[in-house]
Amino acid sequence: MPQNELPKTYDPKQVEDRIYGFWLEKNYFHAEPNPDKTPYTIVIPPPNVTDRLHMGHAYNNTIQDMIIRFKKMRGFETLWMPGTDHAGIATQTVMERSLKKEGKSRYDVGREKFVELTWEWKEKHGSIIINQLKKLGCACDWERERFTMDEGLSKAVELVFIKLYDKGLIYKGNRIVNWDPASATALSDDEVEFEEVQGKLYHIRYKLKDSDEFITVATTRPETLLGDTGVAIALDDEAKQRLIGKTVIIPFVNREVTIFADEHVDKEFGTGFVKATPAHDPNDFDMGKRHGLAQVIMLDHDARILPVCQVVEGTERKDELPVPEFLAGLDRFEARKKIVAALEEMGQIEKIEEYTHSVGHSYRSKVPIEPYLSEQWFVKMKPLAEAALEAVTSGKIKLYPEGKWDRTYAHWMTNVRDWCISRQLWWGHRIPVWYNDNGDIKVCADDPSTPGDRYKQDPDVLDTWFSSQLWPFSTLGWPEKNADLDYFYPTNTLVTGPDIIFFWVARMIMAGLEFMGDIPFDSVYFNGIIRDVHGKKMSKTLGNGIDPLAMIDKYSADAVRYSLLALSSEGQDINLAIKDFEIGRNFSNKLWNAFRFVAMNLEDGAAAKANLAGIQELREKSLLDLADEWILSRYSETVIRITAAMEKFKFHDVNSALHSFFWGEFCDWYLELIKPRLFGDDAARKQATQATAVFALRGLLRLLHPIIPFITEEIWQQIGAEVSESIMLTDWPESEAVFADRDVEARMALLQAAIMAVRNIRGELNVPPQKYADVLISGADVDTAELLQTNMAYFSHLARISSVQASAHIERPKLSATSVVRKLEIFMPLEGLIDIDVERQRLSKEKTRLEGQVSGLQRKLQNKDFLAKAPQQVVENEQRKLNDFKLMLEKIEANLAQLAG
RNA sequence: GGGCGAUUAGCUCAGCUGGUUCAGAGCGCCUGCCUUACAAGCAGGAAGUCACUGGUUCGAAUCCAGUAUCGCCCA
Repeated sequence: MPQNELPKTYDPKQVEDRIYGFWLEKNYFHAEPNPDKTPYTIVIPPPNVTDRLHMGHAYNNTIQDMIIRFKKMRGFETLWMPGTDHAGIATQTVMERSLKKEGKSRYDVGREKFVELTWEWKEKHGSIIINQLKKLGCACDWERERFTMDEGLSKAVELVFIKLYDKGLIYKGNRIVNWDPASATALSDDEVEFEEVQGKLYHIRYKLKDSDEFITVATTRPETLLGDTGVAIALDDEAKQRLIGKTVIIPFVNREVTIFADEHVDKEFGTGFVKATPAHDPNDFDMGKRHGLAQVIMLDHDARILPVCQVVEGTERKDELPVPEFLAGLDRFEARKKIVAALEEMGQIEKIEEYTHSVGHSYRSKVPIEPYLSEQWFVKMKPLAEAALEAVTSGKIKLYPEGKWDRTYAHWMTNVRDWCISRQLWWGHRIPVWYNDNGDIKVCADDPSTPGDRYKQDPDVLDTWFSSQLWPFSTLGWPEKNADLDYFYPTNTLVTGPDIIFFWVARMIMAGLEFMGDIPFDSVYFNGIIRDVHGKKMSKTLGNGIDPLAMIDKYSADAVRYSLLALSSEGQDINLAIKDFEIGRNFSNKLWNAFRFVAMNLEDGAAAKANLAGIQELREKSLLDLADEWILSRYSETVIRITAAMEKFKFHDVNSALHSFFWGEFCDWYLELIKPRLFGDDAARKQATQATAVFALRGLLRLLHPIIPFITEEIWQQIGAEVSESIMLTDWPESEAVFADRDVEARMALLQAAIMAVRNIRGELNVPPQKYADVLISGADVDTAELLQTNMAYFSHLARISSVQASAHIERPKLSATSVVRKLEIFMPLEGLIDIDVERQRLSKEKTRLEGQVSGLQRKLQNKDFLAKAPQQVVENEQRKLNDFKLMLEKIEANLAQLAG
């Protein structure tokens, strides 16, 4: 190995694509049913085919990749199933936009051609996000990549529709739905986002028939008065009771409607009169049902005023109520202005108040939802929800972070409403329902027409989530029975954002239980949302997003992954700045340099001993130093800690354990402690140290691999190749965690404390680095004195000390700086270097600290209740602490006194 | 209106089952260092009434209740 040629700075650009190509070429990501192994499966939350990778994807997929790589190393047959969904609205919008550039609409090209063009578009651009996931390092089984509109998955959708229909769980109904006028389609309740909007409350006078009297209704949506079919008051509104049954004239359309009382009306709200528009408001729809009101539709599919309003009778719509010409064809908001202006002119506006209220918006197009009466397909949810709720409450499926989402999930499941699944789109799974001219309906996948009996298919397509809910099993080949499905289903973990808990997670659970008879996964980890520095959600419109690919380009994929992990805590949102990626870049560079150091000091033969048996042998031969034993102990504890944290999805713990072990212990202490030996001439000890360093480094690489796969593979191939050609094929180092040794750690901790005390003196007193001092340590028993003496070399290197003399009693030399470490007193004679004032300040500060500790503990130990009720062990511990602090305080005080004198 | 979460150092956040020399990390800041792995680094340092009020307890950043502010979800 020409290690001297290793660059000082790690260059990921030379590494990441090459390594990913290597993994692909070796086919390491591919999974097959293997009876010798336990399967471990994750299905990717399929990104939308039109999507580009954003930071949320990067974070979510990093977590999945970490889990998959970790589980693979732990010996599971791991499958990470990738793919995309067809995103009905989003994709259709993209296509319509591109047609528009050619001056065409989808109606110009026709349905068949439009769908054909969309497929072409998908083939061309649909894999962009997939390739971006590769940049991130994702170990997905790309051979199995699926798309929700693949043939097999489409068969699954048809079958599910038919089964639910046959069971009576799918029905067609004429109901108020959430209409997205921008996409001209119905949406489900979950696809509506409510936003506070600064609007107005209009007080409008309606004339009473055969009277000069007016009543005043209050509404936020005056334009809907064209569809009014009644006026309601509250049941308990005594002042208005006399008006019940009276007739009111609707302005412009001059329709006569009746005043009635209904439970829904709050007499305190507005004027106490509510206009009822059953075809354009969900509450009014319900009121209308209760009071037999007519349903008048006054908007078209694009939310423009109809020239002739339609009266709904059953499933029929009759054009019979013309509206004034000046309104016909206007957009709903334009119409609002015109209507208000006209009413004002007529003197029928009493007043207009500012009014803030919550308005539903389409989560896709962001335009305000129009409640709209129309005929749609629905799924009855109650019967499916019960089992799905039970799966979580019983613990069969665990939601992580623990306890955070269970109540939300339960609330939705118990209050679930029927799911509107039909969409007035062309791109998607077409509803497998067929109609003939006699009004007969057939529900089947293929055209049931016979020469004498022609059927036409329902024009609508299904909600994209209708196919996504089948993802955990449709991707494995269902409804075909096969070995993959048997082996990999149920899957194990789902990692997703909490924003789609209802859209997707809940529905997958329902579908899994209904069609597979088993849960789709046993754990769901909800990762937090990535926000900008100010805590705002990243969005295209705000322009506050950070492009993960730009960050990968600038800092490397490993750096992006590591940084996101470092910033994350259990399911908490992350506030992210570009600068944060330096965390990962710096970490990678540190790792690279630690490797470089180990490699540069590695001699032939040493690496061959860097395995469990080899290290144990060196240990038995007493060739290991305290530092070696210590790092092995720390390594063992780290392996155990990280393994446990990974299993519990405590990724913050994983990160902090790795960081403190690698940076704080391996680099800051171990690599420094071994330098004297590495540069020394005891060949056997030198080799033992080299072997230990390589052993610990190889372990570290494996612990780090799930997080930063590229650099760990790159280094592994240079320092671990004799073990395995790829780090991906190595075992998770559980079996190596056998070196924990409390005694070793205690001895090392004492050395560290002594070294830090000396460093503190040097730093505070500004002792120049060139100046090596002698150190005297008093208060050392025989063992301690030997420990300090034996490890003199550590002092000289880490604290710049030329000699250490330690024994039970050493007279304090004149003009020395002092420090108290537990029972030890450290003297550092620094004639001519000590500034008495600075030293006095140092000691005074320590004195104050100790006095605080002592008085606190004394108070505690004088408390009779504490002595009586606290566990004996705690009392003893506090007593010991008090004694220790008192002794330290005495020494500090003595030293201070001597300085004064 | 209901539910959930947050509030700890200048900033971003850890801190489990109440007691470990418990008040921590990273960034930023101050001082000194190009010490033969790394200046993307090393050593040292300053910095917090753990939002507020009460309660439980021998003991509370930690458990409970209430208040305030912020955020998210649902109606």
